[in-house]
Amino acid sequence: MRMNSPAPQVTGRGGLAEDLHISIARLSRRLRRQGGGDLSATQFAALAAVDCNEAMTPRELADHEKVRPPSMTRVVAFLVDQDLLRRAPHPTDRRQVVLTATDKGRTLLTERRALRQAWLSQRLSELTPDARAVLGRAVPILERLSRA
Amino acid sequence: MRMNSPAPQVTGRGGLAEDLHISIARLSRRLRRQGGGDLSATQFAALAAVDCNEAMTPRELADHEKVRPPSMTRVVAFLVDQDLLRRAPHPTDRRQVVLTATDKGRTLLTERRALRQAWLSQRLSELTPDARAVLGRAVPILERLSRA
DNA sequence: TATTGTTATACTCTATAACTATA
DNA sequence: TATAGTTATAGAGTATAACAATA
Repeated sequence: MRMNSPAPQVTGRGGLAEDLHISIARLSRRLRRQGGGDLSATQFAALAAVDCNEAMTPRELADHEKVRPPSMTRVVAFLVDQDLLRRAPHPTDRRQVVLTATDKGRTLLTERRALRQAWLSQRLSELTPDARAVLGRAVPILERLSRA
Repeated sequence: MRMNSPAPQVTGRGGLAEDLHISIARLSRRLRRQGGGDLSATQFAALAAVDCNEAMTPRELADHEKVRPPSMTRVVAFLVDQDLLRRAPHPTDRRQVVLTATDKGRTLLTERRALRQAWLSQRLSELTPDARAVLGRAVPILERLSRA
């Protein structure tokens, strides 16, 4: 245990992969704890993805958000139940379902963006412009890692 | 739905906070799916933190990894049960417990580091040196955000 | 046969509340 | 009173397996 010593650090012993892995996991837990709004992280991300892409199928959403189809079924079911997403038949493939955001969904997305990100936005504003720039450059790299 | 169009992007509509939040959550899910070894993300991080700091109490571990004390109790109980961590009485405060890594814990940590990070290490090696440098600079910033 | 989506079910992780022991 | 740690319990999120419908 540390007695009056500085905050413990995990990083520095592992390589970049371990440091990044642990940092991502910990920040993810921290963000989850913060909560924000009435949508979970995956629910919010799914709604945002559908809105951003105009329309997506459940399978595309599952692949995009890195969850399995049955998990996304639950997320979508919730969003449809809340009248935030709408189901429509696929124009050419009757197995598929086309999801679009409802007006209510788009409105909620707009309203909750600030609220949901309040904690993180505040923390980011306390960083130096240089640090924010680093994170801005890191985001697309993180996206690419998720996609791999 | 996208028909033969490029991969959908979430980023670009929200600000840095939203983009970062969603990217972190998604990569966290992706990393969890990858698995790697027989320790969960929190179990591995806890063991690494104790090893790195020589000794920590459960409360310090909980604060450090951003989980509540009862959650860390379970993590620690598992690690002690697996003979990876050892409990010892605190020298001056009999309420507290001092955790140290066992030889088995340190050995496992060394052995599993490469295995556990194999997927991410491979992905990182496919990035440009510049991209890796960005992530290297981002890690301590992410740590700082977690700590806030 | 392969794929989309769903249902049924179970597991993992984390949380809150309440308790004990110690400070 | 306050804090460290635990126990009991519950919730959220995600997974696998099996199924129906369609390609």
